[in-house]
Amino acid sequence: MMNPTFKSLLNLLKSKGIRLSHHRLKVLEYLTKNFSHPTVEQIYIALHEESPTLSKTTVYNTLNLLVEIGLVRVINIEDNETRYDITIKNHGHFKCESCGKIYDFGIDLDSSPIEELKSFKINYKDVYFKGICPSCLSNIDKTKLKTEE
Amino acid sequence: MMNPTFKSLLNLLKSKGIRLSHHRLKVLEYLTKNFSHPTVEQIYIALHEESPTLSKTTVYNTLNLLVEIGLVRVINIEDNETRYDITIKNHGHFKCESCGKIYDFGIDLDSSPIEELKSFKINYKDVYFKGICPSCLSNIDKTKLKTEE
DNA sequence: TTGCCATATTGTAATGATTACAATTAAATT
DNA sequence: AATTTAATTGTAATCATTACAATATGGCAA
Repeated sequence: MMNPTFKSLLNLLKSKGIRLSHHRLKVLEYLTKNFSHPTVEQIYIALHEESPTLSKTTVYNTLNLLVEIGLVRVINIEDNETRYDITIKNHGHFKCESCGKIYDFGIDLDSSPIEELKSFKINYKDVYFKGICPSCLSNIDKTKLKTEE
Repeated sequence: MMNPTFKSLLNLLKSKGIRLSHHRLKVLEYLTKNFSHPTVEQIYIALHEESPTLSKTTVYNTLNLLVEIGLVRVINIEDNETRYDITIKNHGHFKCESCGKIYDFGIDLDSSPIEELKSFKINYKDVYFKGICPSCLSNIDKTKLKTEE
């Protein structure tokens, strides 16, 4: 039931000389199966059930490692809520201010480079939007029809 | 020596029924004069010198208030480092991974709306880039010429 | 397969940013 | 100037994250 990208991820880890420990594989596997931009807490709770010896520190350590080698990106769209995302392709993040869910959307920031930054070395790009998602919009509209200008 | 936008900000506060207290004015004035995307700590330290009775809680309260009414935006480009920005115009943020400085750059996300999000209500947009700024680049290049792929 | 060594993991304690809250003070209106 | 309402203060609580030393484990060599 392995995600096709999972193997290639393992190879990348090996090539970097990173030990494929049980917990690391679990965290990585979780990220390849859950595109829900989970928090450390969510990952920890989910994996702790099947691997009761897993500590939260290890989740932090593993995620930090994966971010360092570029396999995982950090989503800091909101305070006190660091989220993680294994997707690599060009996309932005929309956070619903009502239900809290984070949606991916495609956006290409590379096609028209920013003139102002031509002498900057850009290693990382992200786009964050906030607002109300369609599902919450339909709920709100039916009751109040209030606009939050 | 008042910044031209300062008065209009005050009017906006009044129109919202927000009391123009001494500390609030100080924080607002600081933000209109310092476009350096300061942290709470930086604002507190700077203002505490001239207003020793200012508490850090008040800085937090004031900033949260200004964010709520839309006068200030939060920059969460990095963990543990919430920054504040009074600029309203369309722009993104570049953070130098070497010196830590945050640069503004112009970017227009409104001219080509994201098709995927047409049924979303978008209240807020931001673009975060990370990398190395020209000043740090020239320092690094002279010594190592190493590329961080 | 077994043993060894380097590294990963654990768990607790420390840190640091942010918030809660009750007492005090100040702003604005009469 | 008095009054009322809201802002401010300062301490303590909370929460996410990290530091660190002790322990356990992965992967290589024999």
